[in-house]
Amino acid sequence: MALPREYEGQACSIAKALEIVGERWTLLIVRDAAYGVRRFSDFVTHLDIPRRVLTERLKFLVEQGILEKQPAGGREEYVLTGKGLALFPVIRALAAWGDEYTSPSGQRRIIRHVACGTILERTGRCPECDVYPPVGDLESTPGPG
Amino acid sequence: MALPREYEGQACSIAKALEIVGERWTLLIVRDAAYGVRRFSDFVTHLDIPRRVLTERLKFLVEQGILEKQPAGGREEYVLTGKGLALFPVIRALAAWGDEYTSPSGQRRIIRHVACGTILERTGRCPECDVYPPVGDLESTPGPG
DNA sequence: CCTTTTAGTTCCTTCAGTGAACTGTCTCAC
DNA sequence: GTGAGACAGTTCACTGAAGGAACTAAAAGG
Repeated sequence: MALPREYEGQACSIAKALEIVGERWTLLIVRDAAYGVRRFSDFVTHLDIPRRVLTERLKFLVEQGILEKQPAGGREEYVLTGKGLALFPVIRALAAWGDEYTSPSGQRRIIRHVACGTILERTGRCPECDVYPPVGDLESTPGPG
Repeated sequence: MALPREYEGQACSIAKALEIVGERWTLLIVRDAAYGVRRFSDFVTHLDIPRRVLTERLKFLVEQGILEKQPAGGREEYVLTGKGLALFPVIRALAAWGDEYTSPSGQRRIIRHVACGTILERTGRCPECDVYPPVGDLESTPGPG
């Protein structure tokens, strides 16, 4: 990348979003963070990502306000901010598409609305409550795929 | 990439989806295709993408069944398949996030449901008709951002 | 203290992206 | 027909990012 991370630089929110989360590994780091991974070494083992790349990505995500470094019992941990949590619909849309078109046996993970226990639609809506629950109200379990 | 396009290779639909559409430029090509761009040279000028990379991506997307090469008045054109159109929620989610967090002045593009003229929610729902209209029923105009 | 874990660095190699120039093919006016 | 452009790629030399393994510094824990 001669112009790192820049696609067109101008008036497109999709391009702008991709400049920030479009790099290799980035969305997988956010996904792991959304599922509770917080420490450097855990990201390394879960993702099997080169440590050098992880260092870069974490640094960048912190700079962008998607992750936050929080002191946690001595060592620091990486925690998603609101801006980071707001990426969950993107991840859910990718998962839905991946389920639909790359998995031979249906959804790989089932996401429930904790409040009512109902399985969400692929769009993220809870058909029982007719709302789009925030990430904190969701529970994810392995599906048939 | 020693193992090209492979993240973990296993049981994660997000990783699987990203193996296919997670590479640089790919989602922007799909976005352009969704907005009607069909010819090689048009992608080049719209995206300012290196021709070599565009060739690779188009070839890969056709292999994956996301784009289709269609003869159109002599020359061939690249058209989204159903699998490709199904990526629109991903693009919409990215755009929504980009609008929210990278644009100083609100939504950059406004998407309407052609049938009723109503502006869609950021989730893609038409509040008037209470449906998630397919891409073909949408109309996109520049917003304030 | 001394050992182990954790969080990064450093180094080297390989591969992918970039940009410009080049080639072959199709189209259309004349 | 045929010559001028447009169009769709290909080729090439260069740069920068990713990958993998070994190394280092600091903190945790006994």
